[in-house]
Amino acid sequence: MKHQVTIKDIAEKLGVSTSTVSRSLKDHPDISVKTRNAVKELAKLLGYKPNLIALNLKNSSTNTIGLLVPEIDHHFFSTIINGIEEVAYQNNFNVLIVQSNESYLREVLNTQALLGNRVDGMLASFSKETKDFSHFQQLIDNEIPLVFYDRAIDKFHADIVVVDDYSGAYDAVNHLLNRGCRRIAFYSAPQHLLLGKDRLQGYINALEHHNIVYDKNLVYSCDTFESAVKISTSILKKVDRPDGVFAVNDLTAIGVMKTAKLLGIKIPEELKVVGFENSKSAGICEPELTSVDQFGYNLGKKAMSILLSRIKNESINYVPIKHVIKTKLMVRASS
Amino acid sequence: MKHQVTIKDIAEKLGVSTSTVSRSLKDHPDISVKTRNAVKELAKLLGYKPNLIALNLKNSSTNTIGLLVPEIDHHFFSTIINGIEEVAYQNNFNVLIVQSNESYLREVLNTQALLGNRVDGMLASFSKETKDFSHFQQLIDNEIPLVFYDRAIDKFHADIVVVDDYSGAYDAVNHLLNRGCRRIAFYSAPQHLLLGKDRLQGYINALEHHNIVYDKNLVYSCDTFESAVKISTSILKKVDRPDGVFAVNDLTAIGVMKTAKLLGIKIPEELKVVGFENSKSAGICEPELTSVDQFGYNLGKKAMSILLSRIKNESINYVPIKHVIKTKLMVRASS
DNA sequence: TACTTTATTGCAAACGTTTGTTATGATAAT
DNA sequence: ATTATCATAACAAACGTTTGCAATAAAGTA
Repeated sequence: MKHQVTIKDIAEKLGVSTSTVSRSLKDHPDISVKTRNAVKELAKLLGYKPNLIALNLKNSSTNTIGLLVPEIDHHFFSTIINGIEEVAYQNNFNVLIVQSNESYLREVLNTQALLGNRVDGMLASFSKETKDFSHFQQLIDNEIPLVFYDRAIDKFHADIVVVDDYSGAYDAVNHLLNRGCRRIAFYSAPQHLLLGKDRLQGYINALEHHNIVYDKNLVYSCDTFESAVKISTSILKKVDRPDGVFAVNDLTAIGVMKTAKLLGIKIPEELKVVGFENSKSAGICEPELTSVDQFGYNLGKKAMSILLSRIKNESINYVPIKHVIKTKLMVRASS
Repeated sequence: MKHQVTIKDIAEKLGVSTSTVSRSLKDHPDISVKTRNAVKELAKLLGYKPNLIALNLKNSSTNTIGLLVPEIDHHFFSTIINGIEEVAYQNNFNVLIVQSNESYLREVLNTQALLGNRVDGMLASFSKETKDFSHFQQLIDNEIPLVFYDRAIDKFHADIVVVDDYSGAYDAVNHLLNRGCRRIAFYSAPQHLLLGKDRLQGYINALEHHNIVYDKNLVYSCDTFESAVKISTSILKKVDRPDGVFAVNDLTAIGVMKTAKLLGIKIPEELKVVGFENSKSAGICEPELTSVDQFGYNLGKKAMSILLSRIKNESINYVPIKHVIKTKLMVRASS
């Protein structure tokens, strides 16, 4: 890499001091118009670009936020990222994206890296593996604003933006019940996530509301396409097989449908299926999948807005807020 | 944000100089074991984290590469990102991801931002809108290594890593011809991309190889699900409708299939369809879609490896290389 | 003429590190 | 006793900026 043009280079070439150059570039009135123009002209000619690293160091603020995402290659998260970037972009903030790839170790390392890079704030959604959260405590200790999105725990002094998992699940199950289902299986996420608990509660409450006893044998821990395909064959072969499935995400739901079709089970006549995410796949699979839209883009925007306000306000002792993004059930052919 | 612990803080508390602290932390033998231990202990206690910003400034190297991606929310690109991050991670490099969202303006702005952040190198895939490439010239001028991936032009002193679009297209069309198709429509990408030209050429050559005259009325400029749905109805209603479709990406192919099914056209009996990408959707749609796998993960890894070698070698006058990633046709039910 | 303003610019410190050079004692060698 | 050697640690400059303050010279005022 070549030496990049600096203020000093310009100063030397023009026989003035660096301060004069700096002020000229910002049109400071103390500097004569003649000098100002000369400086600006040469700067342009040489292709001068201010060194943001130096600026960051000086200002001890980087205008950068760190974004921890479990998996970028996941439609829900990438729409969230888009929402985040939209707001960041409008406010001249950079976004440093790091991935955990659902690995705890990688998450910790990446969080350290963000700390080292002195991000002004952080948006985080932790990995499925994460049980220990002390790497986030370091941010809190340094009073670096932290907002958890989607996957959250509430024992931190941090804001939270989550999908309304409870209502989303309730609506989905309620819908299945209204369509006549009586034995609804729930393919669920790990229970240590707030998300997992809330959706289960929505599932249970919807059942209760229809006077159906909750049968925990109908709840499976299964949240990927592959595992859904794997476990569904035996589930769907039972005599008392479910007549409805509510899955924690679309791909899982599609895995169920795939297996059902292989077994000759008609959807939606004999089995109704609802997913969660309203991904592109929901509109592509056959039959098209009824799914809960999580509005990831809005979630991202909201999370970034909250983070920004925290960064700007600097009010140390704020009380953390929890913002819930409303969901919407998109009914399609699968139910 | 609170003041972060610095070397100076440690130095003052211990009544030593900053250089002593710095050396202690790196176990420099010039410093007595006693002092070293005292420093390391206090550093740990206070939660000292080296300020990478300051380090970057000092070293005028950031161990960060800039990654320009058209749309993160696109399976192909996110697998590429994963490949890139894998290699970056192994080499202790940070990745600063920016999106153009297919907007030229945003691309330029984001490239400037990367320059300002003094990335050590850049991986770029430009937007569909981009016709003018002078923002990349700035990198070249500063001798900052640049590697184009997937979308590329060759008029720059930059390495290129692309999918073997020609062979991919050739294989796909050849496959359709072998299955008996005689009128194959090509739903194609904009022609100013290398990718667009190469795939068209593959299409043409495969036809020639089977002694079928190239009919340019069978080539449509169409590369999204929505537009595919829109234009396909009229295309498929023609008397001399195509008996095969080769689409530039999976979603477009799926749009065609959707329309065909609505019109009661049987796939693959009456219409065979092949996509390009081998995305998740290809395995989800019905019938499952035959598609060209682009091995995005490998592409990302390769691109990052090349970039790294450029960054490390510092050989200014290298001759740019073009690396082509082999594709593979994944045959499924749609053909 | 002598003093005050005003316009213009330079100086130096600071942000947090690293690192070559120098300084301070103490110990060892002559 | 004098000098050389060594271990230890401090000093200072550098990376590229910004900015309060000081300096200079020209112009205005009494």
